[in-house]
Amino acid sequence: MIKDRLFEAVADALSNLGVDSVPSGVVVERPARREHGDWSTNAALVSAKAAGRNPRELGQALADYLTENRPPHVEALEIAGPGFVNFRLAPTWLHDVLAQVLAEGEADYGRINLGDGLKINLEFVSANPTGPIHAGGGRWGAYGDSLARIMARCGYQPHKEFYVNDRGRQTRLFGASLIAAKNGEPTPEDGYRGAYIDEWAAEMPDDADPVAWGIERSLADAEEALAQLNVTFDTWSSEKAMVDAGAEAAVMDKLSASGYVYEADGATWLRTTDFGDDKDRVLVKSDGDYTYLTPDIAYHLDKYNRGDHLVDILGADHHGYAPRMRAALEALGTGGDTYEVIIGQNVKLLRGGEEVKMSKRAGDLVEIRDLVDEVGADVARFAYLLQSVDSPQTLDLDLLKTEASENPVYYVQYANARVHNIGVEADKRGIARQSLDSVDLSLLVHERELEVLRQLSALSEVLEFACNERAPHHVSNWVRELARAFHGFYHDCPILRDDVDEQVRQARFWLVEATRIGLAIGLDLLGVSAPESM
RNA sequence: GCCCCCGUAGCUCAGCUGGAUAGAGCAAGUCACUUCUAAUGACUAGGUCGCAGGUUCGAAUCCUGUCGGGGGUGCCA
Repeated sequence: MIKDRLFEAVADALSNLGVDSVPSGVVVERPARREHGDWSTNAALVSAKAAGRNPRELGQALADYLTENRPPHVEALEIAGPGFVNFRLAPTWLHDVLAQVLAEGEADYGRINLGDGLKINLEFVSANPTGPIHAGGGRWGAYGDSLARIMARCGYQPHKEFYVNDRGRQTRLFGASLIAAKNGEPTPEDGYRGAYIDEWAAEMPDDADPVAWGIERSLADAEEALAQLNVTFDTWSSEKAMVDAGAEAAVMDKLSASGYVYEADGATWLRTTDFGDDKDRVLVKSDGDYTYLTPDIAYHLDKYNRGDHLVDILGADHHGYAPRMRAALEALGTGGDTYEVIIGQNVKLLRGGEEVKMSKRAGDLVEIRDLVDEVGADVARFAYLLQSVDSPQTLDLDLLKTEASENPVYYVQYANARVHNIGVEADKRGIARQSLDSVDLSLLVHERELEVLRQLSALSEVLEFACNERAPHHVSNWVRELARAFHGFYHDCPILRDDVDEQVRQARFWLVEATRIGLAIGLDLLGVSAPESM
């Protein structure tokens, strides 16, 4: 990649100027403003102190050296601002990018090897199987699934997992609520209400075990609703199956052996405060039952059988959970850097300008299914992935629905539709496309053409950042930028018109094909479809 | 009380591992279809980056304090 070549050249220049080891903060990056060139480096600013020189003076020396020993494609160098060295490149560097996109294609372009095959276990959604998944849970579904896709393209082996809490008090309450509804009796105290309880109770056979049947019904509903959003899991892990196999006693043995377990007030505690938790946690209640924490610890140990590195994606309402699980894993001699918790902020839904309060037990919720039915899977998924999970998200249902034509996802999909229409129209007019080796890509010099290529050139950097930062929204933004560049190109650079030079037309065909590849990759990472016509 | 997240344009949000003149979409205004889909493009307007200090050659970005919003703080899960 050009960026690496430039970095090597900068490092070489620095060593020739007496800076032996390149300081860690030195980077080659794309300037925020195009006027500042194609690439720039802060090398002079960062190295100035160590070199005992003034940044601008060092920058000038750097620019002079690099002008003498010019890296490939570099046309001009200049020093600017406090001491940035800016590189201006010939368009040929972008023609190389185009050739690379076309050679590597949808399967491989932008692929990088950050992970080296490291197995990452991603757990997300994991909503209790006591009812439909609400629209808030859809955010974790879209996020976790896209993060897995991004990780896979960055050389990791992600494994997507849904933990099913199919035993315990909540499931019993849920079963009792179903049977009560079926028999026309009042909902038990702390039970579940809502239209879905009545509907499901009506479906339930007379001889069914309400708890088991209800869990099955919930899971089938969750799987189907998530699949509508294009979210799937590799493993659905049953807490009940794990506990039935004796996981609680087994993990208690390990915890006891760790030396961090003690008895107090008739209960058995884990000294999680030794690992930064703000209070110790109960493992076995004074009535002899295990708390939820004990099987959860067992489950996390089990996940290490399917991953070298664990990621839990939790809503902000569960953020207090992270320190105790981290502490428990460390007490067992694991966890540490291999246990990662991502806290996502919650989703708020607006309808008619009013916030829709969501509570599963009160039966007052907007299901994922409702959201998908109302606005469509692509709109919903793209909306979820448009912003950072660190930010609370407000989804205005009316806006997503009634202003659908203004929705960003259509902007991107429309670009893809235009791409395909060019092919369709070319066929209609009998305009043949020539093979790549007989086409001169260097004819692509229009600013609009170069801008498309610049966007394409950024994919692997965007992917690396999105993966390391666990931030799929950077991919959403990239795909919008690519679509924007393409729309601009489409507007200003005709292809099929009679007055277009045949050689230029052929080069443009390949630029369109590269755009198709870029859009396909980006939309696939987001789990959004790429329609060929709209 | 303590802990976590957020506060950037009228609205929804990027930017936050310190860098050059703080960006995008929507909404508002102007312009461009005899042309490969105008679900598009070009342009205008819109900002004390909540507030106050501090560190730095340089702060939306880091630190401290403070105000506002959300979430958490069970021998519930």
